[in-house]
Formats: sequence, structure tokens, C-alpha cells
Amino acid sequence: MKTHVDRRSAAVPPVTKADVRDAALTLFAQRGYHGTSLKEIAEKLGIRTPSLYNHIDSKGALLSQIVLDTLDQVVLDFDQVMAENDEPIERLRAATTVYALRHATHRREALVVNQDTVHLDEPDRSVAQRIRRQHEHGFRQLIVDGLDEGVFSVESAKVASFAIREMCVSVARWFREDGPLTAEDVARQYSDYALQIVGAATSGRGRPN
Amino acid sequence: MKTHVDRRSAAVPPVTKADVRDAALTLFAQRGYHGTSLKEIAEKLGIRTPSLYNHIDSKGALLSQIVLDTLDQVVLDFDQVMAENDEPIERLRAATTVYALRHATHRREALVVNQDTVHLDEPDRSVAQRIRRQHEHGFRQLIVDGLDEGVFSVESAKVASFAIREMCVSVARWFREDGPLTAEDVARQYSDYALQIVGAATSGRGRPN
DNA sequence: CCTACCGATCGGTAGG
DNA sequence: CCTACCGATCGGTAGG
Repeated sequence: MKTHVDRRSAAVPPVTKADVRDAALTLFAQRGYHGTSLKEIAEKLGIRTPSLYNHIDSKGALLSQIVLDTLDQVVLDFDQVMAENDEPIERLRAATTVYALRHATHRREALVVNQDTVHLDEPDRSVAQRIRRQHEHGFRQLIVDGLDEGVFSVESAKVASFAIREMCVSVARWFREDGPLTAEDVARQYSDYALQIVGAATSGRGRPN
Repeated sequence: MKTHVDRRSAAVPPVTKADVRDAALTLFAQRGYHGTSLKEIAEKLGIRTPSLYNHIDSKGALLSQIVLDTLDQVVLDFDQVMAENDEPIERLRAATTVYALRHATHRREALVVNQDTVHLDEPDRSVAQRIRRQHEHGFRQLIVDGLDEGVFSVESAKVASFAIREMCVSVARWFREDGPLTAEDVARQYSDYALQIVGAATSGRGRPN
């Protein structure tokens, strides 16, 4: 990783668009969009602020790219899960697994989406909300299907859907890549929690009796 | 509620410290600390920016007050629950109920704590982290106790504790006071979810067999 | 990739 | 509570 390199005293490879995006991702995730200046992003890359404009159109466009790309990936993940699974139980298990996994392996992107989507200029803000709602409705419908088929048992599909999705989202808040748990382990445990919440637990750990 | 009042053309009561705090709370929650200017807070109150300094020491002190007061309340709630309940199941039910309820009834405070604690100056940032950790450890110990007594069944107290707490926190992200659900209803459902997650469900809805 | 520079806005102060 | 004002920093442009 390149950090605070003095670009004038050595044969240092030029900064790329991907480098700028990565530096912005780290800083936006840590301090928020409005808490990060272009000067800080430039310093992290070892260049001057105006040089950033060789790679970006504006600070806002940098945020748009991060948020919209991430939301697109979330929906792609979800659509793939729905295509590969038929029954509500397997669908919920797979959907929560990939969703939690993504929030463990792409923590920065998740934090930026959740903190800073509100700071997007129009029309990107509306586009982002629409994509998010798409995932939201797909997820809720999955739970409604499980209730209709009698394999889920929960008072409100709406409340359960929010609880499960936001539980997965929050993995980005506490998970550490260098910690004792693997992302896969956490994702598996979270998918178990989701099934418990909708009353579809199939593991052998039921209450003792 | 006073909003955009022209304070020079009528006998309007003077702005109070509580008014400033309330306006800041709303704007910080909506746009974040760095996304909110003192000018916007002043405009919301119908006064000029410098007049705010009759009520606050600085923008940062305004944030400190909001964050530290809120975190203190969370710990007070938790300590009261622990004093009033003895068994892990009742403790977890009560702790998640009050925690989810607080996030439904104090949405703005919760959003600010979660988004902007990182922007506190020292030493307040460390103080906030210490209070938060206090709640975190108390909550986790509650789950460890339930495992030790054999009334909970979950793979990792740490993962379950994060999942349950963050699930409650996220109520602030979607709950609407003017929506169809009451805060009490949501809190009750979330406490059921928590008991399901730790494998301590006592409701009558167990899996059909 | 750089230096030089811009207008706008920021949090905050002086003084009444 | 106000007007007048401050230095610092912001995102961004000109020009090379």
C-alpha cells in the first residue's frame, strides 16, 4: 500500500484512478464525506490537491462512484442468490450469508454507503435510494413467501426484514479483518441468527427439553 | 415547534439553550456534524450565527453534550435493568427492550452518537468510547452468564452480543414516529428476536413438529 | 504531475 | 440579540 510517499525524490509509479478511489474510500469511511478534504486524500497519495483532478471530476463524483458501485454489487449478489435458490429457507440463508459476508469483506464501502448516501447530489441520491429500496423489497418479499408457505413464523415481515438486514449491515461496524474471526465464520453465524429470527431454525441447537 | 421565525417583527420568546440543542440535534442527525454549519442551526432558530454563542461554547461542545448525555442515559437504562432483573433471560429481554425502545424514541440522538462520536475532540472522544465499552461489556457478560447457566445456546457470546446490540441500534435508522408501528411494539418484537438469537425463545411459536 | 490563485464558506471574536 | 469583521480552509480552475 502506498502512503505518504515523496513522489519527487524517486521513481514512484504514477497515481491511478483506483488509487484515488481507494484513498477516498478509507478516509470517507473513517471521517465521513464532509469530514474529509481533498487535501487529505491528496496527501495520502503523496500528490497535491489539484493533481487529483487528473483522475476525478469532483469530490461529489468520487462519492457517487463509490456509493452506486457498491449498491449495484449488493443487488447483483441478491439476484444471484434468488436465481440459485428456490425455497425461502435456503434463500434467506444464502441472502443473509452473502449480505453479511459483503459487509465484513467490504467494510469501508458499507460504512460510506450508510453514512454518506444522504450527501449525494441529485439525481444520484435518488438513484441510490431506488437501488436500496429494490434490495429492501426483494428481501421483505422473501420473508412474506416463507410466511405464506408456512416455513417462517414471525409477527411482522416488515420488522423482521429490517432487523435482519440491518443486523448484517452492522457487521461493518465491528468486524476487523485482523481479528480472530473469519468473515465466513461471522456470515455463517449471522445467517443462523436470521433463521432463528423468522422462526425457521433448522440447526440441532433447539431449546433443551 | 419554532422554525424560521422572524424574531424582529414580533414578541417572540428568546431562544434557550434547549432550543439550540434541539435544532443542532435535528440537523446533526440529518446531515452529520461536519455536514451542518452553525449558520444552518441559527437559521432554524431565526437568529444570526454569532448569537448562538450566548448559548454554546463552541460547535464541538454542542456535539459533546449530545453524545455524552445520550451515552450516559444508555448506561443508566442498562444498570437499572440489571438491578431489577436477576435471571439472564429476563435480563436480556429487558435490556434489549429498553435499548430498542430508546433507539425508537430518541432517533436523532442515536444517529448522532453513531455517526459523529468519532468527531469529538479529546478527551471527550475517549470518554465516549469508555462509556460505550461499558455497555458493550455488560451486555456480553449477560450472554456469557446465560451460557454458563445453560439457558442460552449460541456459538459465540461476542458475535451474538454485537448482532443483538447493533440490531437494536439500527431501529433508529428505519423507525418513524408517525408510522403504523408503536415504539413499544417494535421493542417487544426486537426483544423476541434477541431471545431467538441466543436460543432462549420461550414464546409459543417454536418450530412445528 | 506542479505552482499560483480564486471566490465562497467555515467557526469564531469584538463590541455594543 | 445584533452588525461588522477575522484568519483559515474549502473545492476547484488556469496554465504549464
